[in-house]
Amino acid sequence: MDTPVAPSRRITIVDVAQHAQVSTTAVSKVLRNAYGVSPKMRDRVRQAIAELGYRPNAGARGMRGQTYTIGVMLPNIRNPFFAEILDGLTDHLADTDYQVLLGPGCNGRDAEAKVTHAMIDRSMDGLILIAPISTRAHLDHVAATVPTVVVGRHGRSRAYDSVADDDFAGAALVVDHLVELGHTRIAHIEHHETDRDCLAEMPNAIRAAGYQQAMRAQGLADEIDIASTSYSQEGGYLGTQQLLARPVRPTAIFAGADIVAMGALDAIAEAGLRVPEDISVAGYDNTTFAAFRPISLTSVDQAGHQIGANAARLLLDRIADRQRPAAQVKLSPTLVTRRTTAPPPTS
Amino acid sequence: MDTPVAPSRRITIVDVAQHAQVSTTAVSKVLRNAYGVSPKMRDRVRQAIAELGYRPNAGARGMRGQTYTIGVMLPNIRNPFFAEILDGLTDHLADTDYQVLLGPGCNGRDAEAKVTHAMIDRSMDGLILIAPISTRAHLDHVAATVPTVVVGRHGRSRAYDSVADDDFAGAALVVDHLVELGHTRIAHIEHHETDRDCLAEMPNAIRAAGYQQAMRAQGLADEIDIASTSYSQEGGYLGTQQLLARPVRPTAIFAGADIVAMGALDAIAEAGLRVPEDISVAGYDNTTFAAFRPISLTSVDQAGHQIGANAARLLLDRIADRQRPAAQVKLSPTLVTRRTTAPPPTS
DNA sequence: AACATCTTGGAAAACGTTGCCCACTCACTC
DNA sequence: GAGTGAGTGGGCAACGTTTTCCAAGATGTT
Repeated sequence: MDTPVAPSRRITIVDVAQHAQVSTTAVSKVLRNAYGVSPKMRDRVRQAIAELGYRPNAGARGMRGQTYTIGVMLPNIRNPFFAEILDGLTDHLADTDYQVLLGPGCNGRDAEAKVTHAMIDRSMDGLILIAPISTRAHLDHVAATVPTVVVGRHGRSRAYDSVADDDFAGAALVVDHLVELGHTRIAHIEHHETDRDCLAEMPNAIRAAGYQQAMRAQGLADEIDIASTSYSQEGGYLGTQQLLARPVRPTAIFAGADIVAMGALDAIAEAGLRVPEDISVAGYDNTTFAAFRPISLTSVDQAGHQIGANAARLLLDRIADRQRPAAQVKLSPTLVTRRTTAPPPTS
Repeated sequence: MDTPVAPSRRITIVDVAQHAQVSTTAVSKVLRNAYGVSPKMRDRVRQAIAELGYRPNAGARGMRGQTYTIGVMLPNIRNPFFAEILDGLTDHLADTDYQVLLGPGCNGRDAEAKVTHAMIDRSMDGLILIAPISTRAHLDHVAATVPTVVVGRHGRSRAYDSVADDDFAGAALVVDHLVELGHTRIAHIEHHETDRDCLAEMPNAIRAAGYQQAMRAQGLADEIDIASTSYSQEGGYLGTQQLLARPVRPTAIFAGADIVAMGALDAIAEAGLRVPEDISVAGYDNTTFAAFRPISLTSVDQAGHQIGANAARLLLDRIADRQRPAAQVKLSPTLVTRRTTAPPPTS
């Protein structure tokens, strides 16, 4: 499969040209499927490439043309939902010449800026930014430099395409499900975003807004009860402690993310209550562990695979035509009901 | 923070040289902290760089020197254990000029070859391969081309450094723990590796061997019972079904990986048995979800963070000196006991 | 005072690829 | 038979760095 010993000098396009008795220009054209190559020439060059095991140097290509590299920025590699998106991405890009490279865990704006810059420095042909928390100014700047698709963040931009799930509708799915089971005291744990700049664009804010709107639509405006912590296990734990300390305890908790629900389950167990007999819990993201039998968490499933596929498609389109007007794709979530939600206690 | 509108042309080293009234050579020297630059010159160039917001083009750098990029290949982005390693890596590399880029989910040898080649094509300065399943020949070939560290795979190579956890000892930790609780009928679910080429180097094989050795050491050679499936939820489910169908049921199951334990819990629940009252279950990897309260899985913790940090250190050393003899680092796992293991039923 | 050595800075040639442009060969058309 | 246009192939100059020299001045050594 591979030559046993690595050649001391890497094969270049010049070697291929010599071996095939043609110009480097011709080889380059074949490599890029460019216009102006006869079938005979193409075959000859292809054979020389195969015989020598030639592989183009991406850095050198990038200096004049493309690097055939797409950078993906993930905020948190631990969230399996992002893996889902990534699968959609890579599946869609598998048949192309593009190679996907991931920027590692970017928590915070500085880290995001570092990674986006690093990708631009490496002449990547396109960027996919998943749930970025950077300022709009930074995103617009990035998108002005390189074709960019932003995933999981609401708000339109003229500079970049975006793909997002309808978090507003997703929140309503949870509220409606709980109401249908008979709940009225439905509380929500949100991620408290301090930055007002991009507040309105973040999924957590949309989920909280969707929760409130859905409660009002159900005639439960007075029951709206939000604990503001963070999308983390600890945030869920603390938020739930707050909610359980209310004079009138909620009978259901809608956690803004599955990991938050994990913290909620902790706090509920510590308080000596049972799920779902005493209190129902729902999450968001339908992460892998939500399906594990001991957890069996009711959760909102975002079509991660489709999100990724759409992002890839938009990015390829934009690489092909940078002037194309920006597109926004919004996908619909679905509710997966499991064993953490049930009718409220009758008492 | 950033210029609001992206400049039409990117700032190059020539711009910096002109602005600072020096040669491009001088700028290059400052960039690389190379020898032969007076403090005055350095300050002047640094200021010009800051004023213009210059960032070096990595592709161009790579053509002559380094790209300051380290590629990490992860087999499966969903396994939180790998995220742990990654954290150790990035923490250790945070203070350096190197940027980490991840190759996305590589399942299978072809995918691994594709990613490693892509990284080499991009002139990366070093590679970290996590739990690769490629042939030794391929690994040696890669390592001959670019500094490489292999993580989570046993077996020495002269071509690359390696970091691994002592899976043999980890398996013994589980067996000894279960024996201490009073178990004797301790079964194991392993990942069945068909490829004999790298069989002996893979962690799953070492764990299975460690299990057998520990059982013998405990005088339980006759109780050795292995279900050969795969390291997946389904593998755990099927393997457990096999084990539960035995004439004499095991009282404890040692799953070779946490995800396998999840499948085991499924099958056990379906069989109407309780954990840990009727049967104990232990996993391996101490993944994030193992700690979630409803799961509370006893598991073997590999010091992922330290593994990553060691890999980064070895790689930097090797980049600095490619002739250095290859090193092997072996770390010790620890057992985290939770609520899925308990004394066997007294009946 | 002559010579060797170190320090500092720059000119120019790589590195491997692509884009631009030109030249040549064939049909085909008027 | 000259002109036209499409189809092919190649020469050469980028692209943005680093590296390898070399020169000039400063400093030290006999």
